[in-house]
Amino acid sequence: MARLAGVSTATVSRAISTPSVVSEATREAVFDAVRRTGYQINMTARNLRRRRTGAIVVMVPDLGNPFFSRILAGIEHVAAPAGFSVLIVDTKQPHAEEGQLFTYLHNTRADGLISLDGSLPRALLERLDGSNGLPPIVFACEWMAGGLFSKVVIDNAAGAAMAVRHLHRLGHRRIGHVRGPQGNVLTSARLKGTRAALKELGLRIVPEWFFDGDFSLQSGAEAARAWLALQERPTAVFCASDQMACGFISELSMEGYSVPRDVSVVGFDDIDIARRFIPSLTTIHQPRNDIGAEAAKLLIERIGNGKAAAPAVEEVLPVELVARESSGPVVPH
Amino acid sequence: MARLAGVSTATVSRAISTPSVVSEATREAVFDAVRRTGYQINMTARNLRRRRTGAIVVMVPDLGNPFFSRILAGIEHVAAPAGFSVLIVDTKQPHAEEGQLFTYLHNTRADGLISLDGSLPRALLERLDGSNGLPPIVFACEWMAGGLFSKVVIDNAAGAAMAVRHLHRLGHRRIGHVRGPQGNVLTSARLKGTRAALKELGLRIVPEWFFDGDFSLQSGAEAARAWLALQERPTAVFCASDQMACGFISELSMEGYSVPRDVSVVGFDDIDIARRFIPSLTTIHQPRNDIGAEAAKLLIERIGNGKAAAPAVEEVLPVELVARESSGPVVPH
DNA sequence: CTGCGCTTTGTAATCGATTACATGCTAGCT
DNA sequence: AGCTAGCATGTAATCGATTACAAAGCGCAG
Repeated sequence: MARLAGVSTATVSRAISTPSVVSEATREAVFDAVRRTGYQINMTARNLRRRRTGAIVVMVPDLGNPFFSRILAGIEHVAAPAGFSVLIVDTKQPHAEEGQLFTYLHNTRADGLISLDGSLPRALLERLDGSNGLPPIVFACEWMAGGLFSKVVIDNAAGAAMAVRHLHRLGHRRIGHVRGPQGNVLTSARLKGTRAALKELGLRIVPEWFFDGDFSLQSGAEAARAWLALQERPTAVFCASDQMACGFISELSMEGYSVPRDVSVVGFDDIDIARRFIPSLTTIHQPRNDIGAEAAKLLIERIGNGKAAAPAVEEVLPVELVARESSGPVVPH
Repeated sequence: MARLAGVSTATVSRAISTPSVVSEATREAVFDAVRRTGYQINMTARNLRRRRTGAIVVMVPDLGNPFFSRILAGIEHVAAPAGFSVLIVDTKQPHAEEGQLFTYLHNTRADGLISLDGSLPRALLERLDGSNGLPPIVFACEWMAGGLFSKVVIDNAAGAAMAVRHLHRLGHRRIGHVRGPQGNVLTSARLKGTRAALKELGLRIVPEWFFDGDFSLQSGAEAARAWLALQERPTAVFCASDQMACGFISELSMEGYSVPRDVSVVGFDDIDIARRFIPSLTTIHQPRNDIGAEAAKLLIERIGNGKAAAPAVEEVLPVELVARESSGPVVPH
């Protein structure tokens, strides 16, 4: 390669990575040789020397969930032009136990980490911190309590409150809620927002109207069965995810109930299908693409800073209520 | 590190990557040192020496499409235990022009490649081939004509024919089709299967009943508008993707039409929401997880083979019709 | 004319692991 | 005892780029 261009390897390297320091003529000669041979730089060698990996890892709780795909697209969109590859790890896969995850997190594998999973084992992060192999981490959507890490999130409690107030405005006084999975930060934030809004509006808080769920379609359907089994039913239900809302409505529909006639439903996320579901879903819109993009931007900035250990930043993106057909005025029967 | 364990770097390396060749005692000493220091091997250096990258690249036409997420999960599921990181590239992102893609494909970036996108620029692959930097490639779902590459696919034409025959069995004689995007291999395979089945069954093939689409929700809705505008409407429509089927039904529903009363609809893919849509979607089920897993298996095998340049393999996975509520007997009006 | 400083290029060390080759040691055989 | 086979380990080269340092070439000012 260097021989072909008639210069030393050092000059070739300079021509490629710092073109401004080599003379016009040599630069041309090198580029010419590059074109002729179809030479491609060896990233592994470059990264070894530069002591970086050129990759960022994204931890996704469940790749199968369409909620995440747009966030990934947002991340990719920012990371690729900045020269970072995006490595994806599904934290809920069976092989992804602590040991495995650990090797991913370690800085010999990636320059930085975006986690969409707020329930990474605490021990893991402490181990990382201890071995000072901790790469910069940014949480997105979900996060870990403690304020140690930067995060890009939405105001979940406010979103939940918006949903409840919307239902109240429509005349609903008996409002239920389908929770997310136990122990999840989003679950508790949305639950808290829901309770706060109910209280503020002077509405009843009835334990039987709070259904278990885990964000999935299936769990929404199960919540619907629980709703059907109630003596006194809420006239409106706020689901902590659109998927659950779809499952809820779907199951009711199979039993001959109709939304919003028999019960109003509000979801959370505004996934693509929400506006095309039947009835179209009233929901809390999250800027999924922006969440990914912001998280990537933040992370890359942090990687650039070197070991500056900047204080944790918290970015809160706006949510908004999108009123569609799944919620309507309360119907006397 | 080596000093801590009281041995040479060579021995440390052997203890870690070929434990069987070092003595019991030294092995223990090394592992002990590893545990105490929290040492993590530097993948970059290892990969440089081994002349591999430890990563496989997956090219996805559109990360935002939930159809792909499960395939990715399948890939990840196989790749991670085999020691490969999964790098994801969205080929439809604006920054992903030929040059960018090229650097991804090149073997200094990844040991192999799975493409879910059958419309990679031909020039790209030729360039790769020419510069003999071509890493093993496996196509999944989509593929490129020419039989040069291994692929893991389903029998799209057969799937389409199953859909048409199903509608015929229900009494439909006027059957339409919503196509996928122009120039896509899936579009043409499914179109071909549709036409072949129509012909075989002695049904009319009416150009106005073939609607343009691009697999998206939105394009399904547009097809519905086209359907509404027809003088003589088909009583059943087979959509080349579930997303389009959902968009189609949704748009009709907004106009006061109901499925399957006014028109039967069959989709393709069996995405998660299909069984929870209202009406639940009759569709052609693809084993998405298996497609990903098989593709990864095939690719990794190929990578292991070294430059053996094995002949292209074609794996065809089974599809099946899942009859649900969106298709029903033809209703006289 | 000499010398300083700037630009451009080459030499060689370096990143951190792997591995070919050499060496030392032990066991087993004659 | 002497010799060989084979195991365990150390030495040093290697992967392919980057970069500190040195040196060469050139222009310009004193």
